[in-house]
Amino acid sequence: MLEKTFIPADVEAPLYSLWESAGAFAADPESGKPPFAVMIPPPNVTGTLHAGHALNMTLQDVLVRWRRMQGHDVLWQPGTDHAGIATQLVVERTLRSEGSGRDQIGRDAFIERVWEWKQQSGGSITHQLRRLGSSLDWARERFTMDEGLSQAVREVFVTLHRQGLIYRDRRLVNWDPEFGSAISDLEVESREVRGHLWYLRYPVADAPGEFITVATTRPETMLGDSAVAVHPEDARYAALVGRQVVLPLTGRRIPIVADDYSDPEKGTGAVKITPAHDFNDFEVGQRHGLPMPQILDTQARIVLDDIRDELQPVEGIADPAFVRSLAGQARGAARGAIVAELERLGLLDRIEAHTHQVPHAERGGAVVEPRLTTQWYCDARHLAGPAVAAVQQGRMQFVPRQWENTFFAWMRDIQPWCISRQLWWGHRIPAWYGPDGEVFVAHDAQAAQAQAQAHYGVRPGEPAPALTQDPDVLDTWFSSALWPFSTLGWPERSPELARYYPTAALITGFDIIFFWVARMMMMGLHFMDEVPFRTVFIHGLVRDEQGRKMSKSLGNGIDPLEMIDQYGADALRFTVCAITGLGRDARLGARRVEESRSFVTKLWNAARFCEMNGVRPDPAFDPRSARHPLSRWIVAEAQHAAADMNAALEAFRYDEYAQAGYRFTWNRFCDWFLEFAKPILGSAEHPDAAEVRAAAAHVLGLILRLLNPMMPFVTETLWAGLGYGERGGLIRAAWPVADQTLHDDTVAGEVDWAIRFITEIRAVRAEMNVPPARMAPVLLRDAGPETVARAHRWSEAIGRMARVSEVGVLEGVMPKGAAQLVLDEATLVLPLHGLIDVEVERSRLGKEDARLADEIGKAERKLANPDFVARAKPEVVDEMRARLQGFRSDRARIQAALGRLD
RNA sequence: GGGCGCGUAGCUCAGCGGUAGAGCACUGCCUUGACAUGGCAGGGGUCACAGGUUCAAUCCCUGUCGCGCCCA
Repeated sequence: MLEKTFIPADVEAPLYSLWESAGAFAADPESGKPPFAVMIPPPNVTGTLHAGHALNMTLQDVLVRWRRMQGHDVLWQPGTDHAGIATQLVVERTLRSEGSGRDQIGRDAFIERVWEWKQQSGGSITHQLRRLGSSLDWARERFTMDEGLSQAVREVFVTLHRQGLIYRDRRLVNWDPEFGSAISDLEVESREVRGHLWYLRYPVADAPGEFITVATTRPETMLGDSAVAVHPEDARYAALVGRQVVLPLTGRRIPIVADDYSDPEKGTGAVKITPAHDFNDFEVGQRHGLPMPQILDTQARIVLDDIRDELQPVEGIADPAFVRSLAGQARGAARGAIVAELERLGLLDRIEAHTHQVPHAERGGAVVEPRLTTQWYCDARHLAGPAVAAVQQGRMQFVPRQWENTFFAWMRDIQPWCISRQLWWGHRIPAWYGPDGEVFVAHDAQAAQAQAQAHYGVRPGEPAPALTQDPDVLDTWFSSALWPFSTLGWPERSPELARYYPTAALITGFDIIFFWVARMMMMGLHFMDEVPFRTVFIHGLVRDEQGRKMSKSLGNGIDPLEMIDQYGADALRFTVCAITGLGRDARLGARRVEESRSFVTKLWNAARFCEMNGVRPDPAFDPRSARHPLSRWIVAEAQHAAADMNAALEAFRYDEYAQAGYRFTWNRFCDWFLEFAKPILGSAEHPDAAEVRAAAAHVLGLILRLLNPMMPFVTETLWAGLGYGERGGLIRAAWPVADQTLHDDTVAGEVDWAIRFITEIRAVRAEMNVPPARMAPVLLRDAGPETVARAHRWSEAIGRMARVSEVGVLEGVMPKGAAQLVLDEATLVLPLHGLIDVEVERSRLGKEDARLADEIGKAERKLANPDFVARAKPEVVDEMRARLQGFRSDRARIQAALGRLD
């Protein structure tokens, strides 16, 4: 017997273990089934499950469970990524709390500590994914720092280097002074900051009393200025181009150059150029061959190495002692000191309030400092070409399609990808340097050594050249980019690789189209010669109930685990599906999840009702040979639902899938079928009882299977509880294939008629305020023989569900004080003398009459339009004629009913 | 500045050439033996605005206004 209430917490964990231990999640490359692979977007190993994961993972799980039931050999690849910066920070924090630090313990010990941390507390998210019900193939779990995946990383690095697609370059990079590392331009976000515009007077060299005023948002960088730029067509400064200014404080002479970059409209039209600390200035510097002195160190403190030798005392303009005093100061403090000194010297023209965009590190939030450094770069432009072509040719498809524009736009304008990071945790760059700085890129130290010996012409017996490995590691996304094939064993030509690559689908959020999707496309096409996935489904962001982004600072985040504890995983999963339409963000709130729980409860209670009424799965039941109209009807309705739900999933319309399941279960199966069937199901000797019970069981079984991908726990529990199959076996059951031939117009028409009959009578009674306890007869007037026959066939249901004492045919005179309603050709008369107010009834019928008159008018006007009749599709014209006729006859009956009122 | 998306019932959203829908909320009635986490019924919409195309526009096109996101 099923419990009175479904308690998710009691079944979820045991069921999950059962599935897992039975191998239900395991891919089976040996099976003859068609493969269907989905790669998890690997969560950070430091991460914990948030609402975004809940959405993303649920959508994947629904997809793979559905495909699995359809008979595919599903591989849903689990794993985590090593999250370089995030993980390093976690461990560094621990070290700090121990009064230690990474520099104290050294690199090797530090890495060991990270692995220890990973062993103990890393990857807790994988356990949280289990709580959600995610049917990942855990035996194949991978980590981006695994030996196999690391080998893939080295292989890719070495190969791309050999092909000239990975190289070292000295250029400006986004530098995070807090982490002391380069970061990707994708990891930088502009934030609007209310700052100032400082107007600095630079004295023109050899022209006492003459100045050029430059406006800057960053006065402290002036120590590194190597020019002043003005627009070539700016008449104000034409005479100054080619001359020099004496850079205040340093006394250095720098040129005034003409460059389009300078905007005559902005500030004074003259800008200072600091090539080593600004991306635009860097380009100006390159164009004019300017020196690029660096004046900020890795922690954004003033450093004088590049300018110390050029410091020149100039009376009233430059004092080297002052500049030397700045060494080691943080950029903020240096700014204050420099501005004060310039003011003292009378070189500060004015200060204006100014709002501008300042680059910040997405992670950590530090103000990003552009720095001139040597880093490793990947030639993304070269790799982007095939990726763009693949999407253009439809070999990979975005759903919704419009995301391909985002993809193309970024790919068209792609910049060299800085792949080195000044961290310890990550894939160490497989490059070694000889004593003279010569670079040897190889799979390992030995191979590098061999290269070095060949290069230096070392003969056997001679001492080997001392090599030092590059201290840097690779961007975490570098290894993530290989995920679709590195997890399958590449560079080994494993059977898995052959079978599951390219994968079927990738499900992810738009925020990582650049970070991840694009890079997987590039690497996949380059190394596998084929796209990594056929379809990329892009879902929206999870927002709170008010549509705000969920954030820690707002504290408006929904904790999925809390939702699961409170309402069950099925309720959360149903909610996620219901709110996932195409191309829209999803609003998630506890209220929504609570509502979904009602649906779980409804299903549970319906199943329990079935069980109590002897509904048992009957393998002998053949829906084709069902005879009773109720059986035939619900079986056919179930086929429509199955078709709709399947089509919705094919189109990634999770919302439609959820809605169709909800509608069929609640508004068809429960509200009508079970209600109609109650007396039959409750009876031991009813002649159709066996068949209707079997039909009920058949349809309930379909419901369980159709809902299983979305609500696996409750459906599995019912599946076993009601005897459909063994515990935990629903996950392997066959997905229902809709059989539209089971539809029967006659049966559908008849049940539809009964539903309308009952609904109409209910509505009139409610409107007339007839107490439910008061039963009343219904008399048919002008009814055709088939209607009379139907009324008799359905009299029991009509009586019970519409509070009708008896259904008869009106003979003789019209009863006084009766309510009337029109249903097809018949008029239903409800003699409720004394219970209804004739005037209320008159007004009710009058309103109906007016409504019909309105509809008739509209239809007549359309049909009177010769253009409509001539140009509209014939079936539309026919339909309009039929509607008009229907309205007219309904109205005639309503008017007749009005005439009978007194 | 460029691109994408969105303005439909009080709220959240579906629909997208021919009858405007759902869930929730709201109102009234109902403790009927599956379910009050329930049942029955009801009210509520110039489909942002203005033009255009069409026999016909919430739907297609153009523009305007408002909102959001991405890129610069």
